[in-house]
Amino acid sequence: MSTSSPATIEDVARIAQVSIATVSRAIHTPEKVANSTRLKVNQAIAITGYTTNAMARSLRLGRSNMILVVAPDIGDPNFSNILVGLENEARSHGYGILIGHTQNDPQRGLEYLKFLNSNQAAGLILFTGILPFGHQSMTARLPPSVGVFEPVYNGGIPYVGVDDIEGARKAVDLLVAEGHRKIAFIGDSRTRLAYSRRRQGYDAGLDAAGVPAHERIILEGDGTIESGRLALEQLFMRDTLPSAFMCVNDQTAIGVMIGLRARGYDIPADFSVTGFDDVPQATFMTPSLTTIRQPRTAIGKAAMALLLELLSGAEPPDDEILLTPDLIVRNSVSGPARRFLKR
Amino acid sequence: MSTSSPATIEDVARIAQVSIATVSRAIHTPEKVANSTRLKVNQAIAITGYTTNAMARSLRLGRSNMILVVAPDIGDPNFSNILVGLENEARSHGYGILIGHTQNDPQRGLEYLKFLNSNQAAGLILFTGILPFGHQSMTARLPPSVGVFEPVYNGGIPYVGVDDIEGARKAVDLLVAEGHRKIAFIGDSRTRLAYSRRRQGYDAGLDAAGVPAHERIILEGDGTIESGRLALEQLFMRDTLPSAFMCVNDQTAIGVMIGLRARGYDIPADFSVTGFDDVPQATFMTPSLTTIRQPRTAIGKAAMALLLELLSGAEPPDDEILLTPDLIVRNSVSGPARRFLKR
DNA sequence: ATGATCTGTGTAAAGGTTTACATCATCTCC
DNA sequence: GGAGATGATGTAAACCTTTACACAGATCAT
Repeated sequence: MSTSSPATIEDVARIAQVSIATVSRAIHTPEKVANSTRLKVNQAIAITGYTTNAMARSLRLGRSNMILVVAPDIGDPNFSNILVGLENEARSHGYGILIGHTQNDPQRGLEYLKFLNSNQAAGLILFTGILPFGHQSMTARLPPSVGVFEPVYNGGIPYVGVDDIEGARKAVDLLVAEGHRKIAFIGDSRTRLAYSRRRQGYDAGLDAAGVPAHERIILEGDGTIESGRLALEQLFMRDTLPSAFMCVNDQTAIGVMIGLRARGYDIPADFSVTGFDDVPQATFMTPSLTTIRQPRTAIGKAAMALLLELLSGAEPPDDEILLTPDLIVRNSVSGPARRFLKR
Repeated sequence: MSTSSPATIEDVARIAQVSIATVSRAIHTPEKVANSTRLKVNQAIAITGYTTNAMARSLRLGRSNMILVVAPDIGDPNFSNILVGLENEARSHGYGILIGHTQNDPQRGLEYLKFLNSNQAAGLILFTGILPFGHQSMTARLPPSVGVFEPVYNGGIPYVGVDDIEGARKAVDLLVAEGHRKIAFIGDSRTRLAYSRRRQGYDAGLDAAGVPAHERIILEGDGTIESGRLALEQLFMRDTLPSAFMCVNDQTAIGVMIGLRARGYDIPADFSVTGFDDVPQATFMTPSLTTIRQPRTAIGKAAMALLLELLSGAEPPDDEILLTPDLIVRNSVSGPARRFLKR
């Protein structure tokens, strides 16, 4: 209507011929306002095109309607779908999403801590496996927070994610069912909780299959493509080859597959490979990658739902919230190559 | 320090024994404050751990330090890297990023319009090819805005992206140089500016190569994998096959490649394929996809830089800001199959 | 010595909301 | 009919900043 500055609650009050308090009540607690008055107010709102000034509201309430989402790398193929779940859930409750990526630099994390301190975000979603605020992490007064996708190592922060142990177990079980016994685990890590849990699933599966611990092949890795390729090279140097590679995530699996192909091997005829996550690329690899699917959107939705509960005063849950991962069978797994059957 | 509510400017003033006005000035216009005073204030800030309350600041200034980024689909493989560029540039200027995804639903777009009206964002980055606010788009009073990745169809909004014509031209030129003359363009669209420009590049390239207009094969498409596969099926029905497919983007190219492989053809021996964008998958396809790379991070950075200029009062540029796309040669292109040489 | 200029600081208003408290009219019950 | 409860609305304070304006003291030119 007017070309000048946006309508305030006072404009509405004037047109509806009531006080600003009544307008505010008509909006937030309509049951406390007479029907006739509410009608007038609503008309006035329609006429003016009034929208509550979020800044003023947040200032008065001492709490914003923004949620800060911090990830080490926005480009992580796992991130975007989780973000979709987070965003949908937040928006449908009137919250907005603020994003930050730290690139694993504690200095950058600190800048986002400032965001929190200056009241710009009411809650925090952590995509990172650790608190990203450097040495101030401990003393920092954090708002209600929820970790997602990867449990937070150092913070006693509620976590929503997939059951890593169960997921890994499904992958080993498939390999075992196909006849594999020499299964390498690529991407072990003591500092990344998600990874060490996947390792647990691996061990549990091989325990059940009766494969003794000394026959297991474990290689470290940080979950990058490069780490997969490197681990493979180490194995070829040592000359202790498995018949199957169970990789801690899809990136690692991609690295392993690239390495195997570079050496002229066929997957799955010569070696089987499994991943974890089911990133978009997994479908398009040749062969397509058998992996464990993270229900990413659902994780995001559940995490945000939990955070919103915390914001409205609920107690943090005692346990982690673990969703069930599905085994996605594609073409990178078959029975072991003949030379492994001989033994 | 204190476990209670965060320090305000008044706490700082009390400790430094000055007025709150002086504290504010010491922070924002230090040159207007005596050295000795500034020192006291800085100490007091250190003691209290004071951070400016962004809400109060924005309210007073009538302008927030948030930029709203709206995309139809956060999961778009092109999006995340652009976001990295946007975020880095914004953060280094004290701005934060608010994100919204509309899933092409004008209703959802409207909800973000409310965000803008309520002063929560000072500026707008549009990842969409059109204004996402439905029929209110025209009357809406938008804050300074910049379109990115795809020119905005209906809004006179400054645009930062890649030179689509030049990029497409590089792709055709490669195909022509390899000896192709029958080159199909898959993914034409009159409503998507980026696509029609790529078509222009295609036409320009074939003009230069002396391929008459009636020998060109043009198929519509909306840029999804499915659209690529569908277009391919149409061609096989018509039985007017080209020797090469120049696809409007990588997704389309992936669709075409899937279709060709399903029919048992070899790429590039039987058909060459090019894409556009260089999404992460492009590397991992078999064969890997020859395509045009979008400098995504650079685009994001440039777009945000422009937006920040607009926010500080600069005039919108007369022209679009176009970055140069690079041709990325991989393995999906070779000379035409023999049967095409015969004619 | 007088007035003008400059420097540094304080006072107070404004920005738009929400909400405790006060007020007033109406209704209920004896 | 009057006391008290109930319901609807208004008044004003508070949230925390920034900044125009006022003021005081020092410096300078005459």
